[in-house]
Amino acid sequence: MIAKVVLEIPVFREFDYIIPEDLASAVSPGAMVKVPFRNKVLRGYVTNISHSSNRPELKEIIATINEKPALSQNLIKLASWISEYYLCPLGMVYRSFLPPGIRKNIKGRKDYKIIPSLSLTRLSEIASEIQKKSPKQSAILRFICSHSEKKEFDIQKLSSAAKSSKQAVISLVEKGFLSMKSICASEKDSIFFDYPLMHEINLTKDQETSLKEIIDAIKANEFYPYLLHGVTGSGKTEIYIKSINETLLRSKGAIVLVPEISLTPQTIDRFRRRINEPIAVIHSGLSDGQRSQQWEKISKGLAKIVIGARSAVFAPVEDLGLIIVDEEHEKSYKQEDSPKYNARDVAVVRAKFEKAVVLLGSATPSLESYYNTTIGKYKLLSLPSRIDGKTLPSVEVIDMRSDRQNLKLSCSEELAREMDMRLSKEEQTILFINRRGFASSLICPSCGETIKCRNCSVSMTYHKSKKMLFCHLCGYNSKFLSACPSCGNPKLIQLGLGTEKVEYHIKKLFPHAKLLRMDSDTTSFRNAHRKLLTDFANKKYDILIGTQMVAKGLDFPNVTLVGIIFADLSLSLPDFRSAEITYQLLTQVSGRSGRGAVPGKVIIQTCLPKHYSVTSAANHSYKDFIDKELHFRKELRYPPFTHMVNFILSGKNEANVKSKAEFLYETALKNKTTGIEFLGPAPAAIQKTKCNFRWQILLKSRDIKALRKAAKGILNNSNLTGGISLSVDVDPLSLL
DNA sequence: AGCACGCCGACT
DNA sequence: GTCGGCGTGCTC
Repeated sequence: MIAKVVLEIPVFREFDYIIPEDLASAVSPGAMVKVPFRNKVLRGYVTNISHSSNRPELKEIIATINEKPALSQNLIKLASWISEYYLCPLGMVYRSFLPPGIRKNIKGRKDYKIIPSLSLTRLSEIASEIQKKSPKQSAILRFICSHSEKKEFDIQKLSSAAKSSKQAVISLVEKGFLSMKSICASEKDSIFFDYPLMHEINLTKDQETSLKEIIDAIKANEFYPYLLHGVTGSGKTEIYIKSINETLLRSKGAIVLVPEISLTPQTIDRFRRRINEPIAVIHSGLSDGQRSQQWEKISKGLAKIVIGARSAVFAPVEDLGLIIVDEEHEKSYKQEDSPKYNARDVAVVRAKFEKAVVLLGSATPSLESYYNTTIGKYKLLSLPSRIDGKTLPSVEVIDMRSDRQNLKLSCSEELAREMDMRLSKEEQTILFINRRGFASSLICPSCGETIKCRNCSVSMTYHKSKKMLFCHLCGYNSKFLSACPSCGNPKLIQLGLGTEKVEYHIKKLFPHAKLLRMDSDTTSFRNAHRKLLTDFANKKYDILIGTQMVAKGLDFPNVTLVGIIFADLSLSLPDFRSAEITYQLLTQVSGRSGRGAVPGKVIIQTCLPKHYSVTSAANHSYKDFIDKELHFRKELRYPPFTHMVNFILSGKNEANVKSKAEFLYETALKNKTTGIEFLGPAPAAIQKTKCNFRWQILLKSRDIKALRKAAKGILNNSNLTGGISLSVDVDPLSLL
């Protein structure tokens, strides 16, 4: 018999291998196999079994990697869908399904590790191994093993055993072997473990209505897609938790996707305290080994609940009943490298295959998701007000054109006055500026030259704290220049502001205030993120100045003022989504204000005070924003009314890149299909990154199938030579 | 992707 | 005379 196998190489083809007799029973579609390829051993995935092959000489499969097929029927279907939809070779899609540690081991080596098996037998072995180091922990492991086999947990026994070894238990919980809630028989127990249990909460009417709808859907065992639009502080998480518990009641599993940035210990704790089942958590802080361990636990059915970023959408959860995508509008759900999937959209497709409920949640839903509710693809659920009778913050828009002096000081009179008031009342302020560094470019007043990166086509940002210039694209840096390198003029003008400059201005304005700056420059040391936020929560600082990382998900009850230093930064991006991005950012940052007892205030500083993304964020009116933006997208034939495929050609030789782009465009035009717009070929918005010149071709159409067909045509003709690479992005989130 | 094969420039 | 540059093409 012959197996059709896809390999982890960027080639849209299957390869045929003979199935040796002793593997006949183990090799079936979805099986992971070791195969000889050239003079190497590669990992491959069986797609089909056949009686014959067109090729006379075939090699044999060496071995299977897991005895049982590693992937369920639904995940096999999902892989094929991703390959087809995102125009990415199937083998590469399967590769991205694996946890990173395992993904790596096969590359460049003759041999590689097989997924470590974490059976109960193995757990008992581990228990023996750690006997010397931690007898208590080992005892607990044995205890768990004996009870897992019987599929029962004696809460009383487990609780008393656990008390004797607090440390051991916490570590077992953190590794996801048991749930904290299940061992905490009483509130006393939970305090002993530093895991105060949370009481069940009195839902609002809106929450009740939404939850009832979701629970009915879960009971139906059918595919139901929902968009949960809930304003900041409206209790979306509560709905998530109750939905998960409902799913568990029906002994089904759930996946919760969250943006990496909000995958904080606080978020995870909140779920751990309320869910009576082990939870597998997958985040970038885990080592490769730990990730594999989590993965294995899921596939063995030891954890039915998974919380993780993007790639957790592929978690091998069996009997999946629910997928939650929190902050569904977040662009971090889109993978930057191939396969360039959007985990939010993959979640919906997976839910369809699994006959599960998918719940997309956001305070600022993406245009795509909202549009899908208007055409009946998703059902809309709304939470229009905050819980506990709290109000949304009042928002004041300051026209920065009226007083040019203000912008130079980062801070308008109104903002300064409000900050002063907060300082005297010992309430806290968050200032948001979406750029790091001191000045975003240096320009010569005499010859007009700007200092640019030598590898990229962008200007260098001045970082005063390091007295250096940095390229924010490739990281290239050089010493600060005071004189113009091209004409020698002794003084360069500093343009634009970032977090460092705001910090500098605020320090001058309030010399006694305790300032905390948070951007990727101040959070590079280990656990920096966590430490700084904890310090701010404990009121060690009065004012937090930061980039996007302070904009989302944070919950500080003592913050009563949020200042947005310059809202125009994201509006001026040369991208059709700039209004959407701005609206989302303004709304999310504003949502950090007034989450405690004292009502909050927000000040938005802008030179475009009448722009609809500013006014609708200020009025808390999603409807105003969405109506205007949908109208604009429709007029200009942009998503969600069309689909796009973006091709980027790049290479060191600019002329080669250009001529290849032109060649591909011409051949695409020859095979022209009606209803497809071809834009370009043109230099990409960022013409050069890391010494690579970039040209782009953009395809737009209402008809996604015709569009993919045309895109495939380009790919088949691409025949890349001469150090040129081609990237294909289906449904791009950014055209830069 | 990676790795071999192949055809042209500066070296023991 | 050969070592090695990376352009081109193939892998069951």
